[in-house]
Amino acid sequence: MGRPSISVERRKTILDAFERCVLRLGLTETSLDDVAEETGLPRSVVRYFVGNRDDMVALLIDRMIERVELSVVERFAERAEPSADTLVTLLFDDVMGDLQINQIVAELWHVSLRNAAVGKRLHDIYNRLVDELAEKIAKLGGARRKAQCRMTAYTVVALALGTTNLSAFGVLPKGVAEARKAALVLLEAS
Amino acid sequence: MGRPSISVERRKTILDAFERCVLRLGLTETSLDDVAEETGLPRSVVRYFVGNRDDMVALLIDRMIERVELSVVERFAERAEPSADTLVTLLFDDVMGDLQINQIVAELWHVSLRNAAVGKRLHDIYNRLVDELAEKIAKLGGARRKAQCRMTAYTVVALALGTTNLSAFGVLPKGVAEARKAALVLLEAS
DNA sequence: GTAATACTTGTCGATCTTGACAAGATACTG
DNA sequence: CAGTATCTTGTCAAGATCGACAAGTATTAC
Repeated sequence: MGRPSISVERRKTILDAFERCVLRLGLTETSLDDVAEETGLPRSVVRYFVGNRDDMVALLIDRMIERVELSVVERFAERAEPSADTLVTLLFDDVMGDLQINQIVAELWHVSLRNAAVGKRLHDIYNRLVDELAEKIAKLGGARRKAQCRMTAYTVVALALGTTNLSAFGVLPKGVAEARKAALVLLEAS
Repeated sequence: MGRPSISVERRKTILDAFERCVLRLGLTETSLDDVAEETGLPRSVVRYFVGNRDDMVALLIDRMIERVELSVVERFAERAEPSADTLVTLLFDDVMGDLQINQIVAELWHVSLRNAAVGKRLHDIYNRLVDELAEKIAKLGGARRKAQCRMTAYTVVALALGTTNLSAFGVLPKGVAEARKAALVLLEAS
């Protein structure tokens, strides 16, 4: 056995730097040089540990998707039969509350419009989110059909997404209390 | 007077080609060469008529903003006191119904996250949309305060935006009937 | 025809970005 | 220490993109 590998930590360091660059510059606009400078390492080292640029992007996507998926699944698994109120908090605060993750997901979204592989993975996440939400909606009480729950879930996710986007963009005034109330109305009207 | 200028048509030709490239490649990913190839003209000609790349982007933005603004203002001006139902159609079909425009606006949105000038202009459009909508909501009847109308308008726009995004992304199933019903509910519950 | 304005073509160099690789340094095992 | 796997450094070449500009052509007014 030769020298002990530090590739795991190195990759983490590099991907962390990559994320910071993505937040600052955007995904397609960050070069290997940018990442290298952000880490303080020479570009050759970056290339050695994460491969070429496509490989690096793939690694970042893996990490982001894992993170988001974990967040979605865990949050929803924690509560067996949440109230409508709790569902709203779950969606607006826990899942969509992290500005940093949101921004990077937005970058991935943008990439996914012209990259089927990335698109499919993002697609899966949102479907997963809708599934989980629909399931909880079904347990809210009231006589709802499964299909109906799913449509309501779609709508509420769309509302949360639109609110988040407008908010990140700065169009929405501070706070999103109104959108939450609206989500509640939709949940109860379904 | 020397040779008659064809710069107006030329610019139109070039910007049309630019739009097609943006739809295909994304805004930050389209080069002057791409646009030139799309028009069939040499790059030098493109540069001669639209200036440098930043100038070209600025021209595109001008055109898009003008187009969207006109669409928003005109659609709303056409109807003095629309019903809630009409408002939903106005928002979902007329304003947000054009897939091509939506995609380019999405590109501008992406650019605007790191370009304050572009951001401000997009910002203005959305505020304009919210203003118009709020005004019409106030005329729906029922005792609403102005501030309340505005918040409802924000929420409905967020819903429409989220729905449009999810739809363009392919997460939403065909049609957005459910989101429209939801928008109606929100309008009437306000 | 001449001058003036507008357009067209082609080419150059600067910069950025990436991929590839050689050559060396490091740390562990036996 | 020898051997080996791992890491580090530096450099080169290829390609893309862009800005700049010189030199030429076209069309109009007078």
